[in-house]
Amino acid sequence: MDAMSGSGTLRPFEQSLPMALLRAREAAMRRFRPLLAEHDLTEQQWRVLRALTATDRPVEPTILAERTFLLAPSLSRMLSNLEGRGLIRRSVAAHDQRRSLIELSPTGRALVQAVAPSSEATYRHIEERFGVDRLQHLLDELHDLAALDLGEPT
Amino acid sequence: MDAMSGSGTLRPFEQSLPMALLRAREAAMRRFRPLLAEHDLTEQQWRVLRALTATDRPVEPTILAERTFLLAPSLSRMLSNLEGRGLIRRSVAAHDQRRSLIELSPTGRALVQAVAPSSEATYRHIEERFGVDRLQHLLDELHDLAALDLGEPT
DNA sequence: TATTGTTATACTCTATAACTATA
DNA sequence: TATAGTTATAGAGTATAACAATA
Repeated sequence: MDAMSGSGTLRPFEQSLPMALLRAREAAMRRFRPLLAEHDLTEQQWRVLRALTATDRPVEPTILAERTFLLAPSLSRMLSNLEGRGLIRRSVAAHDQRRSLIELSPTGRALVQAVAPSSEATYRHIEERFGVDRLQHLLDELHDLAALDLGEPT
Repeated sequence: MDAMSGSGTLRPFEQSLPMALLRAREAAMRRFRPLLAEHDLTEQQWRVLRALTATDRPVEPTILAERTFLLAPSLSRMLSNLEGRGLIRRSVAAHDQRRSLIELSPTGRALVQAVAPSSEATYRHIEERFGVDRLQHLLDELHDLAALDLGEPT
């Protein structure tokens, strides 16, 4: 019973799917993080701005939390921060006073646009070295994998 | 210049590689996290134990930090914690008194083995629904992507 | 002098529970 | 009563700098 195979056939570290996903993500983000830091944005804050860019309709916090994989309390504080910095706007839904609606402000949109070229440069870099079709196929596979309902936690 | 295409051709949120990687990782981890919590382990602590399982030789903290994508100060505090719980052992390298050597204790190894079956169950679940060959190909592609030197942060 | 690892500090995010206000 | 969102609280990780011990 050695270290490599003794743990009830636990896969080798190199073959771990979560680690492979994390490693690939780190490789893709390494260049990008310093740029976010220059704009005083955390990775999570960027995800929120990025999610808001994806739609031209205001989004409710609950939906935003799902799309960005953030917990509601984390998002709530982040929205206060982003609103204080003038990057987003909040309004109250007309049909239900409990619901908020979040959207990018022009300043927020400008910030995303300022950061976007560097993001695109990284993509071009990946596409050149990895291949456009190969990257597209990888994205499709990742999408399919995530769509598998692996079941709720027991 | 609308919200979808106005940001200097920023890719749609759905096509974002870091988001796709995060989404897939969340899908794979969702089942697993509660099990870690039952054993009072964070995701990062699990990565450390998991990395130590992958080798039967003691590992220096610097190497461990690289492999687990943790910063040295974070790892340093975690190692104190894990040592206090009797899950790892530390020793000093004979040839260089500055260097530490970290390895799993028998208790730590037993803990990994206790958690492993659930990890394997998730893999079997994925393999059944996604396909063994398809999963292997995905892992290979992720490995190649991470190996691309996308350059140091500017 | 350079390197390994730890400690100090401030901030952010995670996670759960409790609370407010609407419905 | 149930739901949307916020606030409270405790803990862990991120990030940078400063430090001790060793090389």
